[in-house]
Amino acid sequence: MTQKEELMLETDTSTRRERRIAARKAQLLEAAAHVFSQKGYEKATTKEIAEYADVSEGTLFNYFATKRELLIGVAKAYANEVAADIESVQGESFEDMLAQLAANRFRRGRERRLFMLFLYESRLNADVHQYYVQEALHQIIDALEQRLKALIEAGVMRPVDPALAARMMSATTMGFAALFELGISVGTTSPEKLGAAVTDIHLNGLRNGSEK
Amino acid sequence: MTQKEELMLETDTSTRRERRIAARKAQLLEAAAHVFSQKGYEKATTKEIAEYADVSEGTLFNYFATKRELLIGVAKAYANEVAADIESVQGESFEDMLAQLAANRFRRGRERRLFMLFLYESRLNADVHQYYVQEALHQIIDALEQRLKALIEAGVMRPVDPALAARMMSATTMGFAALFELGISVGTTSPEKLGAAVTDIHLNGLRNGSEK
Amino acid sequence: MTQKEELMLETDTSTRRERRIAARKAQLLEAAAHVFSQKGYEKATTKEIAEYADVSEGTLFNYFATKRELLIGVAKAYANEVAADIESVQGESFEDMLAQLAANRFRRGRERRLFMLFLYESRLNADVHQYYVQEALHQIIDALEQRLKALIEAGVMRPVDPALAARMMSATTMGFAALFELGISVGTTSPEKLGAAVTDIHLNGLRNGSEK
Amino acid sequence: MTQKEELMLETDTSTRRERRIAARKAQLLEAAAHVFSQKGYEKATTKEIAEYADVSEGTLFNYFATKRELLIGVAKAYANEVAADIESVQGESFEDMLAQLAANRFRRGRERRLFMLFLYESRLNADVHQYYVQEALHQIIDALEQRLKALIEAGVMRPVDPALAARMMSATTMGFAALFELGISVGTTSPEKLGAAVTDIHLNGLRNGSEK
DNA sequence: AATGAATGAGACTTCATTCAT
DNA sequence: TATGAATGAAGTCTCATTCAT
Repeated sequence: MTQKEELMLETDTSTRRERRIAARKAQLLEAAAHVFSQKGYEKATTKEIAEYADVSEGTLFNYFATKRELLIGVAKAYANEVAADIESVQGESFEDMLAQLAANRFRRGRERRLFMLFLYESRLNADVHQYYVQEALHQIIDALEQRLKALIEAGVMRPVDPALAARMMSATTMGFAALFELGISVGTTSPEKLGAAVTDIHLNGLRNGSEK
Repeated sequence: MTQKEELMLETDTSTRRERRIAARKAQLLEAAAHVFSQKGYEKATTKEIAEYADVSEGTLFNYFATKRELLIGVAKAYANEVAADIESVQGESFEDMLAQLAANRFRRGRERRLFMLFLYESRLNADVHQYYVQEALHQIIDALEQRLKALIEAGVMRPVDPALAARMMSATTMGFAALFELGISVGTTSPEKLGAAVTDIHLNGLRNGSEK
Repeated sequence: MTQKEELMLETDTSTRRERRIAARKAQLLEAAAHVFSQKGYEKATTKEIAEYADVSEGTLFNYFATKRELLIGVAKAYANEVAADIESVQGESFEDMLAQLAANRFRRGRERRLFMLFLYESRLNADVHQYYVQEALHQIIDALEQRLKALIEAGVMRPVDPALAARMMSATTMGFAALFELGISVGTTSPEKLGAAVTDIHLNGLRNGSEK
Repeated sequence: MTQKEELMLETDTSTRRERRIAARKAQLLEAAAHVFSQKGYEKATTKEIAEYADVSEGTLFNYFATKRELLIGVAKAYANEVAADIESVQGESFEDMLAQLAANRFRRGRERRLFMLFLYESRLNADVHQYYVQEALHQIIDALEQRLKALIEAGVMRPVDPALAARMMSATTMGFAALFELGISVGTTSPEKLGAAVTDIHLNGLRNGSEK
């Protein structure tokens, strides 16, 4: 065997190994997200997560040193999703951007109830705060704030405080996530229709135009 | 001592005793709310709550049979606050009603961070769900929905789904509570100004009137 | 007031006081016997005993310094009952003595289930052992043993070991107490009939006389 | 590795694991029986049982979910012993059957003082009642009753109530167990001799034959 | 690399006993 | 003397984490 072949083999093996490790981690994060979502962080047990992932508890701790690292991993994955969502709506009109971002959140919220988890744990753990608040929430808020600021300056939107309005639009979405998790239904509306309806009210208000 | 005097004494003693018990319970609920708010329900320990209330752990359990009863007590107290809030805005115009309800929530949210606590635990405990979701949240939503419905029928508001709009307005308030708890400030605005600004956007929208 | 009158008053008061104290103690022992009988010593709480006696827990501890003293008091009362029983059968024939002692035990056993309590606690507490084993059980066994020894020497009874036979007769009575407490009924027979039947077997055996 | 080898290995491992688990459970039950026997159920602590079994307290709870399950396990093991005892005397004559059953109980009673434990706890726990009363005591009583009934009908035994006589013979054995546990010795007699002596009295009575 | 039994710190809860009123 | 609230030691049980196989 030449040195080159050895190197290739090594790289090859390394890569396969890394892929296997990544797959295991993903499988465990998936299980963790599921169980955290059902029970909350504290009541979820590593035993249950391992069982759901169909591995032993020992194996779980080979991939994540602590239970908290699982939570951080779940938060990180969520932040990545959000980043992708923001990326995907960059080209849209403001109205469509709002409607799609909201629809995305609503869809994710229905799939998995993680809002309260992140809310709860962000205050207790710096890493979760980093991923959920800094790398997800603030990205959305800042993106909205900038677009809004430009539209206000252009006279398209009313001269409200763009920071406040951006936070308000995010707050509404978060509040709906909370309502979902509390089992308070908002009809059987699809995420898309709901996103559009909410955006409509944010942009045009509830008051009848004739009164303005 | 006459029979009458005995009866009075008895009643008197009873009342004093009841007052003492009520005061102790309030003191313990106050401590529980504080610690739950800081740590979350699971991470809060009865030891810590007792210490904060400056009594022994044994005393705590003389007043509340389980840790969970403390949580239920805190939720009950919150539901009572909300009921009083709703009562107090019954006579106001819709706009003032919205602004004041929101301002009240914002004020409470700043005092004590219990939103995530109730959100989290409502899914795990029927009693908390009863007090937080049924006796607080739904009261607000239903009150808003009815007022809104009437205004839509009167042509004052646009013909949107009143159920959805009522939930949306509640969601926004809840979302702000979440933002507070995450430490995402919305300026140093007072609860009243914030309530007014949010109500303004809900009613009139962001879009400039000239575009309508 | 003369010295003599003072003394009388003192004595008088003392006596009344002593009577009141004795009555209170009896009332508490009665309650303790009841609750111990239902729950066993460990599971019985001083709270429950006090409630059953219709006094406060504090009062209970004014009359008995520890929970264990209540148990000792109950054992003492039992030993006194047994001593009276033995006294009352001294003049009877051996057969009647046996039958009546057994009947007395059966009657007491039905009234109150204390056998297992004494059995259990005699091993753990020297005072209970003193009253139950030394002052009750052994008195009966010794009385039986002596009568039996005389009857054997007189040729009325077979030449068995009188110590063993006396213990056996006591054992049978105790075993029936155990069966009562386990809810294993022995028909609806009266204590007297049961005592007579057991004594008959002890004296005459099960085997048919014609076989002897 | 062939599929067959894999299967064998699996079975092999499974079996070894099951054996290890069974051994641990037996070891813990042994420790529990010892400590319960010394202290009684309530005063026995899981800490002490674990220490006696030479494992940590956590390990104990890996094998028995609650302290009470340990008690149930001990009762179950006892019921099994009794069932084996009954089985082993089926072929004997009535006299030998009685003598051997009694001797077995006496032997077990000397080894371990569990009588009062079962007596005490049978009233408080349905499972213990099931194993001790239904599956042990009643089995013995019923076996005795039937044999006795047949012998009475055959004229070998006197026409006494067989239910009462069977209970009486069981009661005597139980009473001796109680005497053992109270430290009331019955001489240094061997279990066998004691069983024979007791049976002799039960069958032939104390009264001298010449008197009949 | 995978397993899962063992660990032990720490949680909630109970209850005999004390003591101020 | 009677009361019952306060105490805190001690018990059962949970579960994240370690480690020998």
